[in-house]
Amino acid sequence: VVSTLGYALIGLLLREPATGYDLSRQLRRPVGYFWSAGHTQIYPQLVRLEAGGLVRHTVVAGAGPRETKRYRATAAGRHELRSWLLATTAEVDDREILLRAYLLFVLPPHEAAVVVQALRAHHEQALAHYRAIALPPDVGGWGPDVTERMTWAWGVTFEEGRIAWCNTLLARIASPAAGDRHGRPPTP
Amino acid sequence: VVSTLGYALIGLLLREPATGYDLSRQLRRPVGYFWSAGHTQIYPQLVRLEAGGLVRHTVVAGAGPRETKRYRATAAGRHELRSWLLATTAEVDDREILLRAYLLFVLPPHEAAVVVQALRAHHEQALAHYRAIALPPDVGGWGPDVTERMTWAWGVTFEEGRIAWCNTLLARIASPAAGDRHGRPPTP
DNA sequence: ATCACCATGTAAGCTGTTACATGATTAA
DNA sequence: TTAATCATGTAACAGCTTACATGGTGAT
Repeated sequence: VVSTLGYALIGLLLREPATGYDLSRQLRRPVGYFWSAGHTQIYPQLVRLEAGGLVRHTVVAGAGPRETKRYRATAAGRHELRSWLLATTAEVDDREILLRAYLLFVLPPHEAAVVVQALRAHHEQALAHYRAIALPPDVGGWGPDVTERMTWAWGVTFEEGRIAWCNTLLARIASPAAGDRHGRPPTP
Repeated sequence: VVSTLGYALIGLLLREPATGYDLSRQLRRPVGYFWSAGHTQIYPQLVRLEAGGLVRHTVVAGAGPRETKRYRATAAGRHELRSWLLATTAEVDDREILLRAYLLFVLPPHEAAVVVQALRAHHEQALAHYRAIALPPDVGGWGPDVTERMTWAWGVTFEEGRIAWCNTLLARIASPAAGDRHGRPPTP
């Protein structure tokens, strides 16, 4: 049984081998924007992953009172991460959704597309659910009804944004040489 | 020292007195959309809040093997919640932001506006931060760079959405009789 | 000299989830 | 009669944060 943090670590190690310290920095920035962890959580987790054969370490020269350990993910680790990404999860945390998106690169495009389509379906369902909730009409004034209505409005805005984002991602997966609509223009 | 769940409970009890069971239902729907908790967390928390004089209970007739307790927030609880909402918090969880918005009704409009302005400033700063991050150009293909770029794009979309939402909320606070732009039209 | 960065670890505490436990009333 | 809702609680565990602990190298 691997925790979400464990999958995050395997994914980062699949990008490139790293020390626990390196991972702790990445889990502050840029990964930390959606999934963060301190070194006190990472070091024991790496030990557990290694016990399960999902990562391996070699001791390298470094500056510290203890050994410097460079970790890399194993084939078993890659397989485990792939299974997790492909598993249909009914209810997932918002932060975990972003982490899964970040790690989608371990799947080939056609499998990644299936995962994103399932994600989009989930958000479309959530959006329909929010729209179906009958809120009392806004009668003006200031009170609980107003703040409740505004949090509801955020839910709608959020799900709409996620659906649009899924569509952009699907388009990017379908046409791998296409430009980037969300970032800077493609290099000519 | 009150936990975030504690403030959520005080806020709900300020809307109307409720049993722990009532609160657990509300913390699944509709509050649970952004802040959830099970009854096993709520009951001990109510005991702690009562020990701090922030809520009080009276025993009422009800169906169960134990006493049915109806809780309500005290003046001290209201004051504590007000202080929390007004406190300038550097880094707050996204879910906590929604909870704070939901509870803003305990502040008078002019104070609520100040809180939302601070929130908007926070999101504008985050958006500027994301935009300042130089991502490598999209060279096509499928790999870690693509998924990293897409999670970055989500960050931008998210912050833009939040800023727009803050503006809508501020407009609603400023003109209490205005219609609701995000929901259904105002009753004529 | 002092600070920041590299690099690892333990221990205590809080939060949150899951499982266990009890028992009445009402609807299918 | 079987399930759902009302209504409360304890205990075990997993996840995460904060504090403590160590010590070398390089920059200001």
